[in-house]
Order: sequence, then C-alpha cells, then structure tokens
Amino acid sequence: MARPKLHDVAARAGVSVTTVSRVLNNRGYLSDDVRARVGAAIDELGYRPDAIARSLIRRRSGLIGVIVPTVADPFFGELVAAIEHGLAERGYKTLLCDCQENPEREAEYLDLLQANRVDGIVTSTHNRGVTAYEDADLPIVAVDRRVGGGIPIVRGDNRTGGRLATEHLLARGARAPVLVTATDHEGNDRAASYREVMASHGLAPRVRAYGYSTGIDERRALVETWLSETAADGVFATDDLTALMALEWAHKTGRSVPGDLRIVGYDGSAVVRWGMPGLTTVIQPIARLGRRAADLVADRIEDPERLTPAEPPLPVELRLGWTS
Amino acid sequence: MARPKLHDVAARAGVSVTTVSRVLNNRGYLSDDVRARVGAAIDELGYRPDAIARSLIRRRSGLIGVIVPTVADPFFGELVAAIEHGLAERGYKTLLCDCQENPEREAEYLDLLQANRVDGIVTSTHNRGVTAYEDADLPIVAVDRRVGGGIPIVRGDNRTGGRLATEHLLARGARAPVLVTATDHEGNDRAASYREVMASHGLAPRVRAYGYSTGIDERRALVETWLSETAADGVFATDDLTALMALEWAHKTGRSVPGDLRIVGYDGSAVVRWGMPGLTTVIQPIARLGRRAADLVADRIEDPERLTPAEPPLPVELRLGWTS
DNA sequence: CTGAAAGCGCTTACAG
DNA sequence: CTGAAAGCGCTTACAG
Repeated sequence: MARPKLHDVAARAGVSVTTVSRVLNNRGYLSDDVRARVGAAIDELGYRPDAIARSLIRRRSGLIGVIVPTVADPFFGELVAAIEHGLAERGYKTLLCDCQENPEREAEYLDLLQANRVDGIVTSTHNRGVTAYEDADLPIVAVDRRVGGGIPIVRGDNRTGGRLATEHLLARGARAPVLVTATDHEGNDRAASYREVMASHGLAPRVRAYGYSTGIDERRALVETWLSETAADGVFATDDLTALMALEWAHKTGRSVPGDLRIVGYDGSAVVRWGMPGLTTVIQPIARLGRRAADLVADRIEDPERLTPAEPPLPVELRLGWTS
Repeated sequence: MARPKLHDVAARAGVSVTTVSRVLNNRGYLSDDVRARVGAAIDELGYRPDAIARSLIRRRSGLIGVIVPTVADPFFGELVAAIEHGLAERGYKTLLCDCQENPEREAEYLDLLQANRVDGIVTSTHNRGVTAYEDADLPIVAVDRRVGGGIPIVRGDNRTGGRLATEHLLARGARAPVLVTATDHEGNDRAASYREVMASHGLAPRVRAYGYSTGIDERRALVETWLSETAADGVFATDDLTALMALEWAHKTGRSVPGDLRIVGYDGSAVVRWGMPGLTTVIQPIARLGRRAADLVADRIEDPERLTPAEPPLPVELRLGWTS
C-alpha cells in the first residue's frame, strides 16, 4: 500500500481526521477509547505524519540553514557537527549549505533558504559584502564573523588567542615572529593582538595575508616566500594548516624547529588535537561554539522578542607542543 | 508587507493565479504581454515561490538525506562537501544527519528523513544491523558500506589500497607489519588484502581492531599496547588518525621512523594531503566518491527504472612520505 | 491563450 | 468529547 495518510488512519479507527490530528498533536479533550483506537490504527498502518504538509500549515519548517565555507575544512566540519547536534536536540533539522569561498553561492543559498522557509540560519563564511542577511527577516546567528544588522556573533576569544600565541613566541625567544593570516582586515582580533603584543615589546609587526580564495598550493608558496623573506624566527599562523605548511618548509630547508623557527597554529580541530600533539596551537572551543550557535538560533526562533545581549567570547586555550 | 504569495502577484499583474503559476513554471502557451506583466509583478514584489507548497503538490521535496558518522572527521567532512556540491549541481538540497557511531540515532534519522519526504538518501555510516534501509522505498546510495537490499555502493578500491600499503611495507623491509583497523569483519577488503599479501610472503598476519565506538584516548592506548606487544616493525593503519597515533608513539618511545617502524595510513583527506606530506598513506578519491554518490542518487530519483550495474570501485593511490 | 476549481496532506477555529 | 469545513500556498487537469 502507498504511504498511508491521515484519512486512512481515520477510516481505520472509525473517527474523523480531525480527531486523528488531535491525537497526533495531543490537543483538546479525547476519550481514552478514541485515543487507543487511533493509536492502534497508526501503528497498524505504520502512519507517519507528512512533515511537508505540517510545515505548510504551521508556517514552520523546522529547518535551519547552516552556511559554511566548506565542511571539508576540519574546523568547519567539527563546528557543523556540533551545530547539527545542538539543533537536533532542539528539534530542528540541518540544511547544509557548503559554499566554499564563493560569495555568489552564498547569496544564492540565502535565497534558496528563504524559498524553503527555513526557520533560521547559522552562518560562518568569511565572505564580506554579502549584505542580503540584513533584510532576511528571520533569526540569524553568525559564528566568528561580522554580518551586520544586529546579528549576534558567537566566537572564540580571538583577542586572548592572539595574545597568548604572540606572547608565547616571544617568551620562547622569537624576536621576528611573522603573523600569517587569511585576511588582515580591521575585524581580525588575532592580528590586532599580535600587533599589540609586538608593539609592547618594541618589535615591528610582520603581517602577511594570503586571502581566503587563494588555492592551497599558491598559499604554500606564499608562506614559504614570506618565511624566507622576513627572516622569521617564529610564525603565528591563524590556522593550523598554515602552521603545518611552515613546519614542512622548515624540514625542507633544514631549519630546526623550534630552534630556528618557532611555530604556533590556531584552531585545534580533532585531527590536530589527537593526531598532532606536537603542534603548539591555540585550541578553540569548537564544540561549544557550535552548540551555542544552535541554542541561540533556536532561542530566537522560539522567542523572537527575547533580547540578545552581546555574546561573550568563549575561552580559548594555548596548547604547548614541541614546535615552539 | 508580509511575504507575497501567488495571489498578490496575480492581482498586481491583473491575471489569474493559474497564469502566474504557468509563467513561473514556463508551462503552456503564454502571450508575451502576460509574460512581461507577470515578470514585472514578480520583480516588484520580490516574490519567491514557496518551496514547501510546491513540495506538497509535486510530492518531491528536492531534499536528500545525507547520513554520516560525523562530519567532524576530515574524511567525512570532505566527502559530505563533495556530495553537497554534486547534489546542488543537480538541483537538490542536503539534509545533514550527523549520527556518530550511534545506531539508534541512525534509525531515528531514517525515520525523520522519510517523514520529511526526502527524495533520496546517501548513507555512509558503519553501523551494521540498521536494516530499516531495505524497506525505505526510496533511492538510497551507500558510500563504502554494505547496506544490503540491492543498494548500490560507491567506494574506493579497498583491495588495491590494502595491497599497495602492505606490499610497500614489505618492500621497505618490514617483516612484522601489524594491521590496525576499526573492525575486522569479512567485508573489510583492506584487511583481506593485507592478509593475502602477508600470506603470499609467508608471513603471519597480525590484525588488531579497535572498534568504531572506542573513544579516542582509549584507541590511542590500544594502538600503543599493540605496537609494543607485537614488536611491530611496520604499521598499516586503515585511517590516517591512527597512523598519526603510531607516529607519535614512535617519537615518544624513541623509535626511529621509518628505521624501526614503517608507517602507512589510509584516506588522505585534505589536512593530511596538504599539511602532512610526510605521511605515507593511501589516498582515496574522496571528491570523486562524493560526486559519484550524488549523481547516482539523483539518477535513481529521476529515472527509477534505470538499471544500476555494480559500481566499479574508484582508484586509490599510494603516496610516499618519509614515514615508510 | 487564459481562468475557475479541485486538490496536495495536514491543522484549527467553530459548532454541536 | 467529536466532526464538517475552511485553509496553508501552490499546481494542474479541464473548460472555454
């Protein structure tokens, strides 16, 4: 038999569809007898309410759009896993939008999500200039990204992270540590802290930005060029992959680590935490970030009036390895 | 104004909703005049068809459920990214189900996906015994997993991968290479190849399985115990994280790599390919696996009659690093 | 070439 | 305590 519908359950139980619906939603008064008969009919037919029809009426799809650069990146993979778990616990489903570093795709996804009547959005891309968020008229939460329009931001404590990393490099004897980051815009708190710490020690900052859309091989080439050009004796990479590239370059060029070059990364996703204990890195609370973002968007859906004070940044932690 | 609906567009253009719908779907004959007026009204109102209402009528949600152990694992993160891109290109949306190693959650998700009328499912968990797939009555594609019930499997060439890894270890002089894998069941082609190659060289196989649900620290402890117990001079780990654990253990215990211990991993996800060029590993065609799974499920949705011959396994590649 | 009407599978006031 | 009817926002035969 084809998928049973409400009508079939009603016929089987000998009641109206209204009544079945009420049993389903546990709404209004119902005699035990009816309740039991309907329940039996549901079980016998293996009936499951059609979520699409429900969404149409309730004007709530139960879907949350989750927009990320790409889950192929371990940081975002771990983040999305945490977001998904948080959302599932609150009864929401995750519509994944993996848009790479492409602002066009992000704008398309934003459109698609609204057409699909998602109840809310969690976004964590780095694309600047995608302004469509501001007139989206639904709960949005950003992760470590300024979107504008009063959209709350969940993030790790980048100021502290940047400070810990830089101070650590200096404490280990570096005098010319270079900062390698994706983009050096004013919202980059890790870079801001690096500059502050360098200044407070009377050292000149060396900041290099490879750009988010730069291919991986090109990025590696840039990193290698910068490291030799700047005669760096330390690297603070604002992501672990870049830190690993620096490590590899040191091996290739016969430099000792940490003797000649001290290396500190950032993020501390699972593969780094468990597989590369030697890498000194700033560990972000990835699971907490994801869970908080999920809770926040669910809160705002369920209570749109709720005031959302600025989110305090979540604590990061410097893990020491042998690279520094 | 609230979100405009078909009715509003029709009123503005001075036509019926039927006509607007036809313009939207480019269906039937339409005068250029009407087409233009409706188009203008759509633009002026910023109208976007409600995907939920469409799904209800068409009985096609355009959603595909993607079930994975967890996207926090780089292999699955990269796989899901590829699946998502493939699906998006075919016009489908990705409903992400991140169920960890929990068979219960997987069964729940399977239920939820059907309630949400997904058009198809791509699954890649390792849970055995979740049999509900067989009576799901919708297109399903598995990635590197036997689900049963004639469900097609997209996978890398595990036999060749296992053979390459094992032969390489032996070629490098290992005489007691141990296989460390998640589960040593009969469907494990990597293990089968390992055994074959060992046998053909007259060597006794040493297989150790840590189990999917084992915690990461416990797994590390097991790996370390096994390596010392078996007096291994080589390791074939069927995933890269485990290979990295072996590497770490060698460092900790003062063994030289590859002198005392040759190490080969498996998977070659982005972080390993780009960040750890030193690890010898079998690189899976992760992007191709994802894309193929996406195309296959889309094909089966769009042409249910289509015969699906067994999928040929996709080629893997042994990358040489300094660990072997 | 265009429109009125029925219907996708549910929920929810409103009666009774 | 239960049911008939309207309606969520669309699409699609069927008329004209």
